Amino acid sequence: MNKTKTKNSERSKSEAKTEAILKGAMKEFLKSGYAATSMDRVAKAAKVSKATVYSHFGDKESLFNAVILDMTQDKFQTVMSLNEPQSLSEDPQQVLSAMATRILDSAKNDRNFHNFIRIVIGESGRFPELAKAYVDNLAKPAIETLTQYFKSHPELEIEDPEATVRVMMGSLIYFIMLQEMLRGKDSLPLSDERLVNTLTNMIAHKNP
Amino acid sequence: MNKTKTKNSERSKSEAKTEAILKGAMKEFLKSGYAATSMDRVAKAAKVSKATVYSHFGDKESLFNAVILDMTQDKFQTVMSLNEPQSLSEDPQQVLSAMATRILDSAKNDRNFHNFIRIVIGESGRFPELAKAYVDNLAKPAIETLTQYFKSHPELEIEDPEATVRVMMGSLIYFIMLQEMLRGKDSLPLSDERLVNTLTNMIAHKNP
DNA sequence: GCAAGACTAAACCAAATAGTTTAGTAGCCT
DNA sequence: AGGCTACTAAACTATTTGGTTTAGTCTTGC
Repeated sequence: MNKTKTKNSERSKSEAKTEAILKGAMKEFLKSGYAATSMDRVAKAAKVSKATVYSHFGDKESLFNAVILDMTQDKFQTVMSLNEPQSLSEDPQQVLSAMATRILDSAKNDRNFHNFIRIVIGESGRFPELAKAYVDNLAKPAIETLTQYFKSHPELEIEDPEATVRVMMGSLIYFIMLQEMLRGKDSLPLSDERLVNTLTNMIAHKNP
Repeated sequence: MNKTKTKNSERSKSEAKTEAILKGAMKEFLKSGYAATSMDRVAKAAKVSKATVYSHFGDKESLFNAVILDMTQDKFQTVMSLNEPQSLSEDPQQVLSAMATRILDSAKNDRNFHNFIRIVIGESGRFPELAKAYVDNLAKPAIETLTQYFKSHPELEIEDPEATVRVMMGSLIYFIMLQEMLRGKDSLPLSDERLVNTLTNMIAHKNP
């Protein structure tokens, strides 16, 4: 009587194909952006026929939406694990500093992440729902987690945790944008350490 | 004997046309990005024949480069005037706060500026020289001017002015990106005042 | 008045595009 | 065996694209 069991996948289409299409499309969209990516190249990258692409996702725009949604869910894991304060130290300033350094290190050389940010920002005007996915599924949980940490550590004496989190995240993300994505590190050099030290000193009210 | 005087423009082509093409192309590129903008639409927006577009700028890519360069020079004025501390007060914290508020206010509703940032980030992977134009002609002068201000006000007791500027600019710019460009203000509300107050308190070492 | 140069509208071209259709293969369930 | 579904490669359509060419107009300097 049990009908939901056709050997592996739960229902129709193949699901392995769906995944292959998503990954192939992801690669192409990340490389070239929405408009400059052709469905023929997506099919080729996914090693699937073009007709299959269209049978799984109705049109280019739907596929693009699905890809972005998939990516934000992918990144969610990474981002949240980075935000979880996991330092051994009890000194909150060291915890902060370690957290910031960890975020910076992991994002600095992640070309994939850079292209993801590029596409989210670059297409956010034409695809507002994509921007919303980024905000709701990535930025918001990250901000809230960090806010929670600040709130649960009153010894940091942070007056406005929400705003402080914005300052911290903004500093780090814009730093990565400027240094790495826009290749500003050549003409505007600044070491990670100086940024992290300055930032953590500011948050922890440590005057010079 | 004087040859450089043919009534208005200094030499060939028309210069008025060049300007019209630049402005028309700017409008279209800002609206649709590089790949999704067609040269026919550019010509139409500039009220000029397509052949003229191609005679003034050799191809699409050259036109795009010229447009971006023109825009960064345009924005330079705005950005620099915003960064010039011009408050009447002597209290450096009030100067800072006024400067941050001014930057926020002017950037918040400037759709044109949002689209400019969108295109710079979105196309920075495929057009690295465009990213360089932004960094060298906009980000760098802005950062250096603000750094100079911090350095010339030792009463602020800023240990690392360069890094502090990065924190300040990063906070403000990412705030605008998140709230306005990605429309995060709906699901992640936070008032300008709280960000500015928190930021200036942090910079001026004002503990709660 | 005439040659040169900037310009225009329109036709043109070859390539690429989103999306569809066709004809056929392979597995799976009853 | 027969029917259903997922799939494939390839041809196809209609449109758009970057870029060029053509034929002709207008202005300017000499």
